Amino acid sequence: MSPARTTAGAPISSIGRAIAVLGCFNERRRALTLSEISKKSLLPMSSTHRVVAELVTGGFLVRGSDRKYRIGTRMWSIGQLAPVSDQLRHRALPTLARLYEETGENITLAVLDRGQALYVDRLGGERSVHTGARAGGHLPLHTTGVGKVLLAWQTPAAIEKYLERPLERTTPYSIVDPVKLKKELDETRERGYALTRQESTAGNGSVAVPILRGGRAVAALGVVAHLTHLDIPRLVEVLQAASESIRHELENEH
Amino acid sequence: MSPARTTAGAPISSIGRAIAVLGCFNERRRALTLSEISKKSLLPMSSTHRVVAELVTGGFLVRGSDRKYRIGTRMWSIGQLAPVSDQLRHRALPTLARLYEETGENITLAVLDRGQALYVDRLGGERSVHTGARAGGHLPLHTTGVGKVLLAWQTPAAIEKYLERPLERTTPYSIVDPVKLKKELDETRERGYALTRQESTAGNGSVAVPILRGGRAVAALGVVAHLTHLDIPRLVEVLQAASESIRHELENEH
DNA sequence: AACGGATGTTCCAATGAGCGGAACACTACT
DNA sequence: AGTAGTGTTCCGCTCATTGGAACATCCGTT
Repeated sequence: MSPARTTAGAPISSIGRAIAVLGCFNERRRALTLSEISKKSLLPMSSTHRVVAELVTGGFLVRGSDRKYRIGTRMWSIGQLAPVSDQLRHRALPTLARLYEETGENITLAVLDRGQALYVDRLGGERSVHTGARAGGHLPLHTTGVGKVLLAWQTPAAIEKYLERPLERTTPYSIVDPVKLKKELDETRERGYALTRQESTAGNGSVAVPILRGGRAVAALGVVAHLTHLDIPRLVEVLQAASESIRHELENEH
Repeated sequence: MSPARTTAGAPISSIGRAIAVLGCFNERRRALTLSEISKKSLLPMSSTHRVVAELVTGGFLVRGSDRKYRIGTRMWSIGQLAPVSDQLRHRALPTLARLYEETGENITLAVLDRGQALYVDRLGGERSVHTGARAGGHLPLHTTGVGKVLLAWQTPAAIEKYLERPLERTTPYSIVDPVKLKKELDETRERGYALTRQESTAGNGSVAVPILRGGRAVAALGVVAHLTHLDIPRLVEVLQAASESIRHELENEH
């Protein structure tokens, strides 16, 4: 009896367990009870209880009056030091703000992270359409404007590698045929911007441009709007100006 | 010899050690070598090496080509789920953007966190003055506009408690006399907004207003500008409209 | 108010994850 | 090439950690 770590699937190391517990939280489950964390992390209740208690002490988790645990402020605060926030988001934010004011639509900034589009920030009010994107969240490359940009400016080998895996069909309009997608990426590169039409969320389309440094797309900047508002020529124009502005901010670092 | 945990000051538990390692990173030291982490966390080199390796595996730290460690994207990403970001920042952001466009000055949004002002976001371009504030960072309550607001709308007991401790003099103009500060807070409440004049950074002043819910200041919203640009009546007007807008967004949650 | 199911907390003998000093390896500078 | 600084690996030993079980609390229903 004890203390062999016998629970199948759960990490063995203490730090690995803490990371697994923190990984239980996501966009759809922001608040979790102890039992829920135990189930998701595959840790026994008492082990979960102990790990969670330490994370609460350290400020990485917080427990509300509803007895549910949420990500704590300290974790957010330290997380702000990550280069994706500290270097990119912070410098891009004034430009994102301007772009939001100019268009009144959803503004998204994303980077490539483990083969997906990681949203660095998203600016939109209640009037703006729902895009499925949130700061810190991931979406597939092939169904989103920013994702297509990030993919198009990859090396041919990286693109081939992405196309090898089955492409998720997010909506009936998602491009999941590798041949069609490859053609789409070629066109994206040729045009200098990406387009989507209901490929990620129904009714919506997007325009996105790369933020280029040294020939690479270090990030992608996009506008998501309902198709009825998608003024492509105008959005391309303002996006490219904004992209240039952000690139300039990023280069003035040293 | 080994493995007694003999290092004075270092946590004993593994998770506590991981948290201590992550706590070594701050605004002034965003990138650290292994040796630096070891020194700051008071952990022996080999222990540090092991903890850091696990955090890198879990995506909480990343190591660059300069051999230095930085906070990893995954930590940022999970951190975005914290209510301070997910509930407050995200909803306030469009209004912050508008305010930034209207004023062209530094916009700050802060909450009370462990007796300090925690900056939830900050919007400013290169033209804007340097304020010492960054998203995720803390500044004293008594020297900042948002901090004074957060303090003024505390209970009298909480205010008294804050005044008991020696008040840090950030600049020669900082108010560090408890009697003067108390008077300042009374006036702040009476006026409905806070002012600073070079109390936090030289040359700059600020105007800040509370975001009230149920009679409490759940956050504070401020503009920081050089004193020559500090148009108080106009800033108060736009800040109070923005504060109302954010409050409205927060109440439309349920 | 009572009850029961769900959720959460505490305990403890046993054990293996983790310990840190030491040896070794790598890097950068002179 | 030498040296100092930084980083990595190893290993016998120990204590932080284990999870099942007992116990406690909470909450919804009757």
